[in-house]
Amino acid sequence: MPELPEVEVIRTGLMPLVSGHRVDRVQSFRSDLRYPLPDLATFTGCRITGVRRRAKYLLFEIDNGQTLIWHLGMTGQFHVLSQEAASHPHEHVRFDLDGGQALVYRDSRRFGYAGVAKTRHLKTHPWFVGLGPEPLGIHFDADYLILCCKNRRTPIKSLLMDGRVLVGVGNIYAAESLFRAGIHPGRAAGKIGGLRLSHLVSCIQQVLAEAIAAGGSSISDFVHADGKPGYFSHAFQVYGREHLPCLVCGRPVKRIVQSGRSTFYCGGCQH
DNA sequence: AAATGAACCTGTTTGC
DNA sequence: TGCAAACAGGTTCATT
Repeated sequence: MPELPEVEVIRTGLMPLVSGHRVDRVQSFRSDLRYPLPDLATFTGCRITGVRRRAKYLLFEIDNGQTLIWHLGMTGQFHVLSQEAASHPHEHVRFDLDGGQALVYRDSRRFGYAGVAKTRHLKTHPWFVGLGPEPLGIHFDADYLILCCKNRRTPIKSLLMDGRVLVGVGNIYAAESLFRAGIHPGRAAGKIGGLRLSHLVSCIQQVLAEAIAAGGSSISDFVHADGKPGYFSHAFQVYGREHLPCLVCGRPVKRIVQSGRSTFYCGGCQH
């Protein structure tokens, strides 16, 4: 479900609700999601000291020196509810916290997954080795993207969604960023000039920052920890708008399939 | 090496 | 109206 802005919004929503709280009880209602779940019961009695993010992973810092790493897949959701709240059909894990609240994980498709690592050694965890830079961090800049694109024949959209190049950008924000930059999603990465790539870096950063500020994009099931939706989907220029007029030039938005994923773009504005 | 497709799983929307 | 097919925010693995 979530791309970087959604995960970031979830993180900031969860932070004040769970930070500093002790885990009184852990219940897992199945032994696996996408992969086998780690032994979460070991966190009983520990405190959550913070919630961070790397790429699309949520990182719960625990006071036993470990970090609980959680990926939401397509449909994963975290909620903080009263411990009295009735369980949900797709609720898989529940952490009862001191103070009467519970941190609950739901995931209808179960593409999500979780793991545990020593906080000191997080960077060497297999899920993080080889990941590209954060798009809103200082290591993602024009020089870097130009280097990544050099001699690459892959379509620029596929390159943006490759986590080894850049993390956090998924199907929605790749499409929206390329529209804003005026670049056709199918264009070979190596055939885009440096100035245009430099502009693309700015567009990616702008789109992501605006999406975070808007509270993320609620398509079908993205909601914050408090259950409220995000509003960035109202700002989509091309995503999900096949056949509708381009908001800039009026020509109908097109949809093509790249690597099995829908890509939306405007043939008039993107070259 | 690099690009595409399949797989994972369920829910919702679309089309006949 | 009913049913089946298509499609969905992600990632990994196998196959051209």
